[in-house]
Amino acid sequence: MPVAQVRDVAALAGVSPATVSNALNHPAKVSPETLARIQAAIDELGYIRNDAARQLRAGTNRAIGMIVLDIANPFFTDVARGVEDVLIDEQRPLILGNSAQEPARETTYLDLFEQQRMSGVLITPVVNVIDRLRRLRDRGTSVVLVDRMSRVKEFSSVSIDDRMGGRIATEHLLEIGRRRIGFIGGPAGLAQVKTRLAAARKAVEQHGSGEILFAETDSMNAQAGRDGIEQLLALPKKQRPDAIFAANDLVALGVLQALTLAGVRVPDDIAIIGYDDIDFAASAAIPLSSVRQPAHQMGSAAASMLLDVIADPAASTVKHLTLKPELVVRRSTSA
Amino acid sequence: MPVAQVRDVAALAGVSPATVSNALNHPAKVSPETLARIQAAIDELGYIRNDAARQLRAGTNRAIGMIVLDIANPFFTDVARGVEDVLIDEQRPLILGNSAQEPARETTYLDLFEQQRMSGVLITPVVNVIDRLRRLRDRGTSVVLVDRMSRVKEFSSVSIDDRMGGRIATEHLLEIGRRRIGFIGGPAGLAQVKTRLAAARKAVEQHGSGEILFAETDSMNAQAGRDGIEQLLALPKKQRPDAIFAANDLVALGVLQALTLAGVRVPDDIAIIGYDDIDFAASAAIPLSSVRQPAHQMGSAAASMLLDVIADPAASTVKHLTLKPELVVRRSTSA
DNA sequence: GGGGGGTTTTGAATCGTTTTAATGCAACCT
DNA sequence: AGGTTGCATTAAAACGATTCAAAACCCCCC
Repeated sequence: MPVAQVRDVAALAGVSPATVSNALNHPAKVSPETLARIQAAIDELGYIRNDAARQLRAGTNRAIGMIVLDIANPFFTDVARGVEDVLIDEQRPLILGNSAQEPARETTYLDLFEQQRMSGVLITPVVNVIDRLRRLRDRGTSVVLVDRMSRVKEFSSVSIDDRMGGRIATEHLLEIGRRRIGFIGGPAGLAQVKTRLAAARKAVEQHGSGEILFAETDSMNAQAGRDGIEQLLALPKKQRPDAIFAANDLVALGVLQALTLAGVRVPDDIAIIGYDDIDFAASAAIPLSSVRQPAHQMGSAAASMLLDVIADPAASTVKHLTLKPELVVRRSTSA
Repeated sequence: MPVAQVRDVAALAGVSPATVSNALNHPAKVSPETLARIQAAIDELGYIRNDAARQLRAGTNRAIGMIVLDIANPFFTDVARGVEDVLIDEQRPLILGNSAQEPARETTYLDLFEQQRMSGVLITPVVNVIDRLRRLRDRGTSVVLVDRMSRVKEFSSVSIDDRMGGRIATEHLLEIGRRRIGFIGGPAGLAQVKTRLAAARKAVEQHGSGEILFAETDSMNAQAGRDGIEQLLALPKKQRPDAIFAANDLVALGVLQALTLAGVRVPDDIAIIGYDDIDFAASAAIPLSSVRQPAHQMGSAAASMLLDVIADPAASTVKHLTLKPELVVRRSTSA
């Protein structure tokens, strides 16, 4: 038994396929009685439209694609939920891809989105993909950058001020009297890492005393935190840090675990501050100080912005929204 | 400038569109020289195939859809990553939908997957959707249930033994001398909740002493944990629980926070055991005992199973793989 | 009764790819 | 030489919806 198509629905309702299509896509054009008859026929046959055919003819896919850096990081799932909450009201499906910070995966998803002729894409890029994004845009797919300002200012973006975040975290550590600050995160090329690290260095410089020790990692999870702190603990005692600025909370939690295991007292011997303020930061063994980012808000703002661009791609005013992070002090830096 | 199509590629390479299509889909059928010429043309034009057209003609979408209960729960993102790791090798995109335990959202995603004629769907259902799944299957979409055994045994599934999990958690609490066990989770209709709760009740019964107090919540996050424990603390002192069995770790962490805030000592006054053993359980303020579930493994097993079904839907042997959970004892139940 | 204006419905063309069956061509066998 | 085999290529017919221009219909007024 083949599945029902518009023509079957049309036959059952006693109208032409064109009318069925109108009923589905432009209900205002169809008289109420006909509409009801068609709806009845649809229900009876269990008709589900073939989206490939629809898309081919209509030339547009309603779905929105999103590529996040790390689906295992609650920060990004918060962002994704912010996006979802906006899109669900618009009846637009969200296709969520996880690049896991791997350029190859990122490319795979970009290919996919391009093949699917998505109407819009939200992306937190791993590497420089401006040319890919440009091509997407030329093909009619709108693009908004998330948590990353385009250097070339060519695409709209929503981001959170990483410079400020890096500064307030570092100033806080300096204020509580720490001078040798270990920065753990990576890879160094990642925009978020680069900016936060640079801001930390600048803060130290302006303060006039102190030092940043950079332990680069190849990803940003708890394991990376454990690896990073190991590097720093391997230093001669005199050179060891008295505070850690972790590039995100997952890393910070890894650091905390490793330090506890090694018998290092937190915050007495080494203070720790994380980044993101994910829910788990507050409930950690030693509640974690962090730089809170309005993740959910960033997600919904990005989604709204994308919908605006989709609605009118010609209105070529590129917008950049920058949200502010906020210092949250907990026990891991209270000394 | 309109985007390049097969016919443009064909013209540039001096062949027919059919040959280009063959080059793309059945490279063995095309001579090496022609292949090279076509590839060159594709690169030169930056040709990206229109997937809607491909799908319409080929009748099949390579993508796999997945619907999870809660994207904010690390357990499910672990499962998703297990799935992803298998699919990426097969060059199959994964479309991830979050039902957030809301039937309406679940339906929205099922509609979407049906419209898209997905080749396969992985789902952890919120409510009974057997008829929807049956329809999907009849339309040619393979289905595998995740973390949920189909009562009707009609679909293959991969799950983790919830009865055993509920039992070992409860027995552990009984062994450390607790008798009044509060079970927090919900909604009560959710299969995982139902099974774990039933197993807990049975364990108490077999033990001959003890009691289960069920505090039902409408979701399974930290907030639910705080709400649930509030219900139980409102009981007259004599009737209050001396242990909590939380239906998952997020709930357990919420309970832990609320108890700490209320000045209740954990585990002395009330012991807590969670479920899932997400990474954050170990690094909680008071490290959380839990029932470890092999999430990543379940994901990859489910994906492999789905690929098998897709490869040969006729081979009608429905398979059920049940993985075993494992008790992990930490400080929250050590007394 | 004919004409005008507005709404509703429809026939036919179309979206861009894959597929099928057929063709062309060269080499090989007897 | 004639016939066969096999490979590479192609023309043309799908796939299932949407769209557009045109037809049909309705109601009302002159």
